Amino acid sequence: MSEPTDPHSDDTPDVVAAPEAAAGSGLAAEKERRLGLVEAMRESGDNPYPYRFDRTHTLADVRSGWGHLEPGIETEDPVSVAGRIMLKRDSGKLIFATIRDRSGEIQLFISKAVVGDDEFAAIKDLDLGDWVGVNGTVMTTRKGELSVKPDHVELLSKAIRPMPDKWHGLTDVDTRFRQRYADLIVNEDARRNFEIRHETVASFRRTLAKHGFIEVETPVLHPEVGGAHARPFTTHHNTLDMQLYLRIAVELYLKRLIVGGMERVYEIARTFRNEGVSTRHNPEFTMMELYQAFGDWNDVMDITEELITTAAQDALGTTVVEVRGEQVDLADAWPRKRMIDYASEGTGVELHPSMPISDVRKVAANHDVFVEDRWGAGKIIEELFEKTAESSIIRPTFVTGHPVEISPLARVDRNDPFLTERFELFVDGRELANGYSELNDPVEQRARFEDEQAAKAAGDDEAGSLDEDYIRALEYGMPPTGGLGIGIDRLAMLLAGVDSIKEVILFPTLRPEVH
RNA sequence: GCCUCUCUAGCUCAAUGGUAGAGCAGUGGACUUUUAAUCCAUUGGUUCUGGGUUCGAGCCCCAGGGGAGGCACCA
Repeated sequence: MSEPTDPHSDDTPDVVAAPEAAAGSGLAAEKERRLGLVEAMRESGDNPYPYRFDRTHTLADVRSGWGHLEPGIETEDPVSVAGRIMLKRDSGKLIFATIRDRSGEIQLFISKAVVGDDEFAAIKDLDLGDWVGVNGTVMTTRKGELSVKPDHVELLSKAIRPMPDKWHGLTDVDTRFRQRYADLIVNEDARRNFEIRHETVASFRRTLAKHGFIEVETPVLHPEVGGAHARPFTTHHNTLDMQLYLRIAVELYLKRLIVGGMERVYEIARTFRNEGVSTRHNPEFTMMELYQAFGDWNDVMDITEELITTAAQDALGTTVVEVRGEQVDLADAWPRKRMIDYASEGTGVELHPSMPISDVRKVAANHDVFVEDRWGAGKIIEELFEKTAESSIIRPTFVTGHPVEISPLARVDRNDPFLTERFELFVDGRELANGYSELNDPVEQRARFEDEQAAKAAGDDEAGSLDEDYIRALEYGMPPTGGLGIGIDRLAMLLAGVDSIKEVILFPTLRPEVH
């Protein structure tokens, strides 16, 4: 409702378009024409936006029920179907229309003799993009096309705006992401990508339930930043007058639940990181994190393989995916290899976080790896791994044994005090998952946090804060625990075979549209 | 933040610095078994925005905006 004080309400030359302005067929004229049809329906007592429709069959139901019909058969089997008009072929006293619902498409065989002159005229006025409900019988045409022959076609919702090109669809990537609704209407690939994403998440939930994991929800608004190494979004609560951060991870909350005795928990968590946008990064993304009491990193690597392989089978019907042109069977065992071994091979120098920092710096300098003064040997080795090896890991591989310095929440390797029992899963050069034997010693955890605070004081603005409540929780005793995080978006990219994270996020972060 | 590319009708795309076009969609007409239906006719433009060069700019130059890719950032 526009108020009388609305500055635009006095001069409204373009609000009520003059009939002359509706001439032609630009967008404005097209909308005007369709609105005219809406108005005409209302004047004749028909609702162009009725409240509901009784559907007896989805279009897939019709296909599975009658798909075997020979050409040229007319049944008397009644069906009520509904969908959006995607194509229309008008051939005089017959109209062929293709409608689509979520399950598929089917042709309407609309005969003037069957529906009558008045309704046939109304059907002629339907536009591509309109939603219709149809009561009719199932038949096949002479050429064998399975069709519904309507007794009655009812407009369920009038489309005022024309659909994108019926053949070429929508290719402009900007419009595809901004107007995802239009993308989904016309682009089969877009619908498929989100179906794969859905199947992946649904599969995860089934696998996790099978293993006795409980799904939980923990806060999105965090008073402290922790659980990962990233810059947060900051926000403010008015009545509490406190600064809050959108979560960068859910790790510290889920482990509190392990302390509480919940034993096996997971969360499919929208997570936020205040970082650049790229084909692999969206500021908000989804991680599945799980924690399993009495387990360690080996248990967690096993469940990682099971989750992802099962998800591929469920979403694609196969465990074989194509990565950079190579057929990769996810069901093959995934190799495990230490980060320091990758870095050593990549540089030709035997590297270990125990070696003198000056030696590691020399290797870094030889490989053009930038080094901050505050970095220790462990951090530099990680940089060397990323520089020399990361992008060449095509097949799913667990990179293991991250240095303690870069893993403040992971437990020290039982065989090497400089490394942790940690792994990251890499596929196609991308990190897909991260997990470890969880550090549960409150005294050591405090010391690790304090080291991190030192890094923060030295200028690392991605370091977390010292979470006293988390330490308090550990002081009550956390059982030995294995933890895991899987990037759902990146996994969906892998399974869908797309190169941009925006293809698997319905509404990716974009700058606001300018008009 | 930096570099490269890109932006023309609702959609998909053309247009040597010289009158902005086509297909689809739309409109009018023909057609009772079409399949992106076909056939005839036809409407539709702030060429992203603002400057500049030029007799003349969709095209060349500058600035700005959106997007994409790459780099940087990114456990």
